[in-house]
Amino acid sequence: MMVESASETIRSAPSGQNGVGSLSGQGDGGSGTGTAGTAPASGRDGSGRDAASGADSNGEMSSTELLHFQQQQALQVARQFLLQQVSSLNSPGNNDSKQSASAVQVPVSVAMMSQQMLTPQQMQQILSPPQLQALLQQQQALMLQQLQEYYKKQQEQLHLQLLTQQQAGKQQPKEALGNKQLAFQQQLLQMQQLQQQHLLNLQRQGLVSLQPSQASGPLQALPQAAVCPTDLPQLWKGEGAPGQPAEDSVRQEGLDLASTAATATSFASPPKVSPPLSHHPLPNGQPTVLTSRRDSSSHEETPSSHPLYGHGECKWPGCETLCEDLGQFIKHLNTEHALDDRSTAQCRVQMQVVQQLEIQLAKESERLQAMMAHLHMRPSEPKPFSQPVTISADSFPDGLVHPPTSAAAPVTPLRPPGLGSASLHSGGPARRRSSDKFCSPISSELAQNHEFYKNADVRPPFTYASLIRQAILETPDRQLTLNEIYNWFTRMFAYFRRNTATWKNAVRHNLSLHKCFVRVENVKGAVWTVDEREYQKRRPPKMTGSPTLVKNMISGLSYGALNASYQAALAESSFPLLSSPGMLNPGSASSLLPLSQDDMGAPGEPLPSNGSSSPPRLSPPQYSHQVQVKEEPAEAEEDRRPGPPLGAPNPSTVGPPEDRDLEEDLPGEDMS
DNA sequence: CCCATCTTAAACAAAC
DNA sequence: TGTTTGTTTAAGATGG
Repeated sequence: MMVESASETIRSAPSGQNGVGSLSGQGDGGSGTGTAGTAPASGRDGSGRDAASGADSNGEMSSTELLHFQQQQALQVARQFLLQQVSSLNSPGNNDSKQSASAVQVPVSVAMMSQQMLTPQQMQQILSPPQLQALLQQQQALMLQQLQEYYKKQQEQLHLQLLTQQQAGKQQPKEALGNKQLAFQQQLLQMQQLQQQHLLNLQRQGLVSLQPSQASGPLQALPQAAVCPTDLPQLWKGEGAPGQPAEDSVRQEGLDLASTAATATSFASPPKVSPPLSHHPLPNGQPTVLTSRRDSSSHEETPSSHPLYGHGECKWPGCETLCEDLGQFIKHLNTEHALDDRSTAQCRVQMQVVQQLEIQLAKESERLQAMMAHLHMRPSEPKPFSQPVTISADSFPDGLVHPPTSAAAPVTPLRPPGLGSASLHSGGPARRRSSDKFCSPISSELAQNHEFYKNADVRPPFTYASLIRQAILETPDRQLTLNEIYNWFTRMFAYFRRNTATWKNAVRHNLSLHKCFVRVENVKGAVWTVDEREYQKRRPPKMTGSPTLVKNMISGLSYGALNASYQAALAESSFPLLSSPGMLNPGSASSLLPLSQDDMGAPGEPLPSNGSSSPPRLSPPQYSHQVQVKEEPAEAEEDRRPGPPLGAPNPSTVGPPEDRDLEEDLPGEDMS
């Protein structure tokens, strides 16, 4: 089936780390780097190298440059336009522009975020929040570096162009020249400004230790452009091109989500930014990406072409004039886009676009930082809950994550190109009961990340059984009809908004299969309840070792892959994600998820009473009921339905009442 | 290698 | 009749 390549992705997940494996099982993700995959152990390194080598087709790629790829994607488009414009202004054939272009492989940022090689789900499942966090951090650092370089290059480029321009200017009307120069200078300034800004932001967050070497520039204040992110699309207008709907849509989804989080909306706008990337799994993980980009990119590789010419048409913003060949195009360029007010104005607009993108990049970076800082908790955050989650969760963060982080960091830069959006859906089966077993209490996990799961098309790391149970326990009555369960799934997890037939079947299957789910005839029909005792019964077997598991995973996976996947995940959801087990976010959904006990029962926890056998569950009063239930199998629970305790369970989660809520009315009914 | 757990698929039957 | 709800069986993946 689809698997093949997908499975490879995970490939690296060699033996042990299979937790991840689940992913592979599914076949989804494979980022495809088949080759890389092959290399087991240090897969990453290999891939990293490969990437590098691959990249260098253009020239030598240093690790930093690789990083560029990731990061710069976001800016890539904008930059490209700028370059193109500049070059076009100078003269179509201008080599400088080309050179620079090739030299600076395109970067990205937005894309990076949106892009994914590994399925987010995989990522998520594979990595524990802390791990992800670590990766993120690492990524961030890399990004910074890249950014710096990028800016630098950008500046150089501009200078160069300026010079060229001056020379050329002799032949042109002074005014025009003036405009151009002005524009360039302006651009330059903006660049610097942005750079500075960006660095400051990052530094401010403490994640980065870079020194704003060049940033020191004078400019600082400049108020930013007035262009509203949302305007971008218009500015680009035709530019956006007929892009691929599919991808876009996908991406958009993620973006939208992001927007909810905060700023992000703007992201969605730039039409082509991300789409182009990836999709081409390169064998070595090498960034074909760059090249793959559709039109615009073309020029990079083919010197013969013109940056503003692609796919037989003029790429000048807003112009889609068809040109048979380069010659015709050049003619067109010289006539239609000569140095005049209009062109200059368009150039300015383009600059603004770039600026906006950069701003956006900065914002996103900042957000990322904040997220990382938040998740990392190590710095400041006192973890609220420390104990509960403890063991398993906490343990990894430091131990596991870090190590890899540093080491891997450099190498990984690239993400396996391939998956891009596709990955999202694949979602496969990453079942990974791990979490289940992992001990992380589903409830707390959920509580912490419910927002994430709600919006990100990421498969939750819980088994169907635990999810069903969670759904049921969240209701005051502790009972739900099948349909309500379905609704809960779709409401709580974006992932379950797809492939309904599949997971619904699984839900039904689980309900029937597990003794812990008891069907109770109700007036209105039948409802499902949970027999805690039964449920707990089966938990014991779980495992233990999260730490090891994780460790394996990490070692097994190539960092690059991780990174990529992580990013992917991030991108996709572009918002808050993963939580670190260690900390519970008080605010978050805690209220929603009433129970956690069971989870707590998980292995490690040193809860008061209990051992694994007798689930430790709740210590807190609140739960008492449920837990106690054990006395009587199924029905017991029902009795207790203390209605109020958890009170409004769902509400919080979902603002909108949604269909399913109807059931609230469910009368108590009785069961047994 | 064996066993247990999970996930998917799918066939069926009964109820709506 | 078509859909939903439940049950079962089977197979494959994972992991201990």
